[in-house]
Amino acid sequence: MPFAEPNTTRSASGGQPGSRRAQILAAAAELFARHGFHGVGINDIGAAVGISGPALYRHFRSKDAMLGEMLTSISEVLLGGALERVRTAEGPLAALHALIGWQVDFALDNPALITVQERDLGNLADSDRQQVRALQRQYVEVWVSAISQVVPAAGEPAARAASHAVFGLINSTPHSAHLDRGQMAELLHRMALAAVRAA
Amino acid sequence: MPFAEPNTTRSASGGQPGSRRAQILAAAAELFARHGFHGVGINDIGAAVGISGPALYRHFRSKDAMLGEMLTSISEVLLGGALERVRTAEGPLAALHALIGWQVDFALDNPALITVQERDLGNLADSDRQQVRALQRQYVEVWVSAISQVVPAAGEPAARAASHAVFGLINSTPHSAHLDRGQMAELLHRMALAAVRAA
DNA sequence: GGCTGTTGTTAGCGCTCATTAACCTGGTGG
DNA sequence: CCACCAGGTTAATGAGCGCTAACAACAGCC
Repeated sequence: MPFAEPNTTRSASGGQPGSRRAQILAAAAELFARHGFHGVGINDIGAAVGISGPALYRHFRSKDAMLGEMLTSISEVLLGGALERVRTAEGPLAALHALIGWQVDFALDNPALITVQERDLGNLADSDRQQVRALQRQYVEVWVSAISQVVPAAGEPAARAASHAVFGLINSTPHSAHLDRGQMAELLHRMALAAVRAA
Repeated sequence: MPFAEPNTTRSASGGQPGSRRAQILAAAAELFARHGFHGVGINDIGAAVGISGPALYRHFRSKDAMLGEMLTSISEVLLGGALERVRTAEGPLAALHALIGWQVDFALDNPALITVQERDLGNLADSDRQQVRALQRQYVEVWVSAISQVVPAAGEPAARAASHAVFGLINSTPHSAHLDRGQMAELLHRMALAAVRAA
């Protein structure tokens, strides 16, 4: 029996109420990213946080619910951050810069989540998938609007395609990462901006 | 019983010897792209080509073998095409243009294969994975060399990271495709070139 | 100090899946 | 014409999976 963290379960002294859930989701994200949703067993996830198998059902209704919560949470965070950055930016170009910086930071800090989001979206339960898709659509719209203001020459469909292309560029992070974080962020930022301007 | 093509099996009149294998691989690629390797059953693949379930074992040793052949084949085609284009290009800039065009065409013509390659590489049997990884490394080297000649200011590690980023940009095709093929190709080409130049 | 709710445990159920076995069929070459 | 074999069928097998059931331990509260 490998020792897990001393979890003082309740709202008492140490840990927040949902800390265990977060820990489980983080471990699951790592595993899903490496082997795919269907390639990871409930026992694998449990083992990764020091408990074994069915104990996870004390924290999540099902394996599908884990993926659902994981992906809706990402989508909400991404959209919220994007709206916030655009709101506080001064001018369209600054907004685009802020969006790129936000996506770059998120991708560099959460490579596993990025991988899972674009790999296992199709494995979501129907209602979760609808919700995630809706959030993603809104996120894309924020980008389309920002791009259209900086590069009005491109039509709206082109701006939409360009958004997806830039996501692909920035989200390539999990496949490379041979530079240190600072250099990587700067490189991706420059490339993304140049790509958008060429649209 | 839905009618499949009239297959004159042997090396006789109509079809080549391996036509059925190719047909199966194409169907499997489509399914793998949509649901992931572990999300597709042997019966699904069979049904997609009009035969049912275990008949596939007359053509492939195992389900893993299908994925293996699919991915090694892609990698070989990509590498071969890249070498050919670089060889016949006049000057470094022309070589880079040719590489970008090659990757763009391949991604637009084979979105399912692109998806499978970056999603299910981890589900390959060990020996197949080694082979595919080796081919991919060579492919990246071709790009690194081309980029380094056009943008010598970027170091080799940056050129490598830039390669992956450009792959991500171009391979974003399966997630968008709202423009027609010609416009999409041109847009991706422009964006990719601009991104590389900014590296 | 016993009660209770939270968070674990292990055993087992039912289902799906890849793979194999055993059998069928129709075109082709001798 | 007949034997063969490539290519197809359905049934069975064995492993692995998600999930539930039944039970244990331990914290905090009255």
